[in-house]
Amino acid sequence: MTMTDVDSTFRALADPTRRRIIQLVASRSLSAGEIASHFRATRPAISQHLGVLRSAGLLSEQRKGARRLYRAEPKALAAAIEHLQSFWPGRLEALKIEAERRERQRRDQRSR
Amino acid sequence: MTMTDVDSTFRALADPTRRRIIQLVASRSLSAGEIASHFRATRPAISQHLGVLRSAGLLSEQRKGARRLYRAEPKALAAAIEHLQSFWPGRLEALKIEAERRERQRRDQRSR
DNA sequence: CACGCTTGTAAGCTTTCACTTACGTAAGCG
DNA sequence: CGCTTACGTAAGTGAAAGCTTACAAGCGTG
Repeated sequence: MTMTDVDSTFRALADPTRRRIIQLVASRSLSAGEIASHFRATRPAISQHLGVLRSAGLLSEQRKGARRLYRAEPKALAAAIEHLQSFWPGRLEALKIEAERRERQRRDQRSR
Repeated sequence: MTMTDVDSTFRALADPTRRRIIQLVASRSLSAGEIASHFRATRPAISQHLGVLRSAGLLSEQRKGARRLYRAEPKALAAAIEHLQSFWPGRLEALKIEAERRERQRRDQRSR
């Protein structure tokens, strides 16, 4: 069975630890050790997660001396999002907009 | 270990067969047997997939006599999308809009 | 160059996943 | 009421995932 990009992406996103890793390095790049320090799991375990995320294109790696800095790659995630949105052409957009409207409404009501 | 909604949703989306099932019943509801006929796997296998999708909230079930009609539940998927988008506040939206712009540009160029 | 960091990789183990066959159950029909 | 149709569920199996400990490799510094 072949292994498409979409497939590896969704498989990578299936693990909660990996999703948290993406969040960690979304706005700033961190070294493997710094990332690992945020979790209970051992460092090798995190290193394997980093490998999965990287080969799925969700993380970019930049070597800086002895360490490797990881940073999230938004394009891969955007691709996954678009893939999900393509399931219902148009309808999901509408749902999201409505949800935002409700959110705004609730917020306004609270701050009144 | 607890099992959050987000977790079950992403785990359900990890399987390619399940993603295809969602696409199948996105715009129309189908019976379990009709869904199964689209796949090589045996009917019980598909039935199990339907169970996973349903307990993740991605599918709704409506009993119609002896059969059960399944239909995709956009709200659950929209929640997953929003969760992904929350990783990079704002930035993913920008990426998507730019991708659409490029797409439009490419299409216009082709039809010239 | 030897030693200390920082990190990935190998090997092995346990759990989970997706699948199959066999069976149970409920609804329609003659 | 038997019988077929349309399903889900149980039990078992092979593969894959995720974790751990042990080890190897690269870089920087004294």
